[in-house]
Amino acid sequence: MSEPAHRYDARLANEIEPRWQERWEAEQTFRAPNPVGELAEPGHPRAGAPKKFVMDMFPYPSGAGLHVGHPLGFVATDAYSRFLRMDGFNVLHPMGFDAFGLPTEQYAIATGRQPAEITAENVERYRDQLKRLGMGYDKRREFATTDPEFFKWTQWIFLQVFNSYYDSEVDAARPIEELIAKFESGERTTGDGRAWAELSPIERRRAVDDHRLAYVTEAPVNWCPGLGTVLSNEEVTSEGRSERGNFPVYTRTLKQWMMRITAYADRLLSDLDGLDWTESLKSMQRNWIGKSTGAYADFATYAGDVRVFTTRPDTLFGATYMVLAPEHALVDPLTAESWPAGVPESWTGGHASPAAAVAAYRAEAAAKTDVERQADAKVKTGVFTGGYATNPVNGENVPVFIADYVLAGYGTGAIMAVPAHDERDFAFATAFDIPIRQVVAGAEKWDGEAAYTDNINGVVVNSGFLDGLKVPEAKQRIAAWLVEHGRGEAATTFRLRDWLFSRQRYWGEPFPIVYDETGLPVALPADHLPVELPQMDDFSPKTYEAEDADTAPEPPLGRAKEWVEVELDLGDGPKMYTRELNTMPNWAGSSWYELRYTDPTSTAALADPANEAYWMGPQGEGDVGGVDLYIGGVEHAVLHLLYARFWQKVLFDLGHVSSREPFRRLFNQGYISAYAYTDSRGVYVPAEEVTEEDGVFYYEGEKVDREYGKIGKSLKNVVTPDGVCDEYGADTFRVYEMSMGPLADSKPWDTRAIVGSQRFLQRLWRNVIDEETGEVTISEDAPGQATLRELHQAIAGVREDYEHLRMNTAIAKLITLNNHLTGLDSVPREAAEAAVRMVAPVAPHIAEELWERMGHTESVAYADFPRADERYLVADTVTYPVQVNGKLRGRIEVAADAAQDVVREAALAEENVAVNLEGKDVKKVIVVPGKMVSIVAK
RNA sequence: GCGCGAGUGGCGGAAUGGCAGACGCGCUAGCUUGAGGUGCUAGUGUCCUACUAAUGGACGUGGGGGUUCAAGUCCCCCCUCGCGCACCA
Repeated sequence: MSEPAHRYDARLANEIEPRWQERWEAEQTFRAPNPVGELAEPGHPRAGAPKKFVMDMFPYPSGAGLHVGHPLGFVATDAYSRFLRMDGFNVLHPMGFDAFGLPTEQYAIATGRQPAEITAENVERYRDQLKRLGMGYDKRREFATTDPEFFKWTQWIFLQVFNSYYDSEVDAARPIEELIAKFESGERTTGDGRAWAELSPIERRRAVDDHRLAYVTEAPVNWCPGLGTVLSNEEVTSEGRSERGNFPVYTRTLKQWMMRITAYADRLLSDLDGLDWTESLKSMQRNWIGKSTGAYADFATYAGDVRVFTTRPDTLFGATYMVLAPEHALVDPLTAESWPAGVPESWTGGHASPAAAVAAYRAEAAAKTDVERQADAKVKTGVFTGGYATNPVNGENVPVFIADYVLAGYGTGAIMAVPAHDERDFAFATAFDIPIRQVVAGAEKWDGEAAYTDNINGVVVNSGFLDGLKVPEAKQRIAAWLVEHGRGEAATTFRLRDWLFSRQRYWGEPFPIVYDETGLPVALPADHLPVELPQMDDFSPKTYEAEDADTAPEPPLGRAKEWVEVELDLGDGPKMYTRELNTMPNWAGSSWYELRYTDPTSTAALADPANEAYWMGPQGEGDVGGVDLYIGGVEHAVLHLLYARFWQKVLFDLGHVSSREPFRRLFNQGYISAYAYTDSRGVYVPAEEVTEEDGVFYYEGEKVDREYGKIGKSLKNVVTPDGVCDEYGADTFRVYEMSMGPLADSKPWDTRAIVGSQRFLQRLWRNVIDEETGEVTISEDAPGQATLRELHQAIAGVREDYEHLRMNTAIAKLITLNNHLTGLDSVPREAAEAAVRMVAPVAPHIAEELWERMGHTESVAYADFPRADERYLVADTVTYPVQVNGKLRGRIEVAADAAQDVVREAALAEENVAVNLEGKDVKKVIVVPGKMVSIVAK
């Protein structure tokens, strides 16, 4: 049988939705006015209003398009933005595309097409998908990181970084000219102590280049032959593989571009305190930065001083041996010619000479992968070098070992070992029969079974002048002693390394750098930007067997000879230069894109300062500033967020932006997963075609097993938003995703459950429109008391829920209200209009349609969000539950303003309560006004 | 191992220390329909008592203890799961 002609179903939704999408686009409904410039609009209804900047982590448009998991955060920010706009804010809600990068390049190579072409197609596809979901973006602000007008500024920022240095005296980045001036005036000495005037021009450039925030250096880097490029530390997993592609990564010493993010380690750490981020996210950043405070101490050897870093300088008297990383520079000079007399067998590893033992151990350590090294972490290995060092504090000679539990890349690559008070040293000393000497005591006598590591309440013993001090005081004392005797100093170290910034790939931003005849880098002037990629037929990087560590990167741009060799006039007449062959990493564009949204058409600056300050500036004293709400996946907890914070701080120091932090408030949305099904062979079958019967699942009549996992092609469980829109409409999709549960939680997609959201919208529609005739059926009568109470309770709750991003409970309250309205003979206009306005953030198309049919000509997007009237929030009568000894025994209904005595008497008089009080003495009656009555009786 | 987070019906999930399970899915019954589906109405934590009735009773938020008139919520101990870090000196 046919449905009523005007029922809200998929057909009608798909008629309504595109119509409103076109109108929003034609009228630019969601344009947000800027204070100044091209996007200023003094007559706009929100011009000059308080602002909110709400954005998502922009997507990387892949060829596969969006699945239903992707838009979860997008829908949430969109609903939140629409709510704020209706509540009177000027809301900046933009979207863009992160489009440079490996996946597109790899796909281009595989298909023999140009990355630019593929990027354009993918962006187009994403744009359409997002439009179909009814996103209220300010389309004038949309961009892709691959647009020349955008990456021109990415390159410009690179130049800012290149043309500055970190002045530790003011703890900020300063223009490189200031450093040069200090060299010239002699206020600062150059590296080797010679006067500036004595240096040759090339030496001067080298001296300056050493201090730049972007610099070229020869250093151990992560080389990934399988990808044909080097990677940053952040892009390598703890298993030592590439985050993208999961290829092995090897350490090789290569000449690469780095960014001096370590100069900002302390500020990146301390500014976390001012951010409204989750604790887990902050702790991931803290972990990555990895600050430790302690001291350096120098141990004298016949091969020179060995400097160690320790967080427990108070235990210096307990150091009974030293360990160097196998790669440490002093290992060779320290290695003795022959074993000293009486060396235990375990120390020599069975080798005839220290040199043989060291060589064998090094080979063994080098052959181990990181995974093996971790798996072996509990078993300590190492060998004695035959050498000794002198403990600076007591003159004792201690043996020097090499062991792979000491890492070359952290601290100084050498440690003093205090087995009594460090678990690792304890394990090593136990395995190698090294003396263990207690120098810190607790309240109870130490049993010597495990290291005693209390570093707060412990008291120092067996340590000469430190005896009797508590650990914190002892640390200070020993640091002072080390300085006084020239044997060390207090120190802070970080785990964070500088950011490896160059990639040997094609599809990325070219560096705005050329090299002159000296081979030293020269920055291009800003008016040479953007530097665009050359058109290349073969742009594939040279990749290797994934396991082939003895290979070296070869940037594909090196083959674009005509582009590489270029004649330029950079101020001293036309000269030949060669361009930098590397490109920037994927993270470059996303490290500053939020700034560009504030003023996307600006040509004079990355954003006009007035616009940047309006949208992102600090809101009052002590505020770090930044985007008001940023939503995205937790997988960017370190990489993207660390880099973006770093660039923001550089730009802040140089006066280009007004806030210290890019994202004041950040929220990680959960993931949507879906069920997947495997047949008897363990092969995935299309999830859509699986049927269920009594908890058993079938595909083509065969029983299949259910599992739960990420949505993706490989599990054959992809559900696309387009498909859901076809079958239910975008509003239903949005309502369903928002009602699934708290935004931060991960949850399972359940296609069957979508009908609940559809039914809700259908009833809302039916409360306003006659399904048979299509006529508006609302009445002009004033709502009754009961309806007013329901309505205003809903308003109060929904408003608060939206404010706190609790879309799921907001929708539940809207459903409750709607179900109440469904029970009325006809729905009063006042209630219908309020309901429609409250639904508008989550289901904007149906809201616009109903709003218009109820007689409004202006978009509901700028209608006032309802405010609750307090009068209707207080009821005339209140139902009190009555407890006797903690158990619910009855209910009483009394006037809302009844005195406590009255409530008390009514409670005691209640029939079932009285039954339960028989034979007992009432000891106490507690009346919680408006809540409940609790009777204690014996 | 360390750190963070979470355990509530068949399922997703609600509950400023104050009526546990809002809202939705599913399920059951009825109405609509030629049937199915859609739509609508009612019911739905588990168990007990029974001629009948509910405005009756017992139990119930991973487990054990505690604070309180009152605990999913606060405190202590334990278990399970997820995430992050992991020889960082």
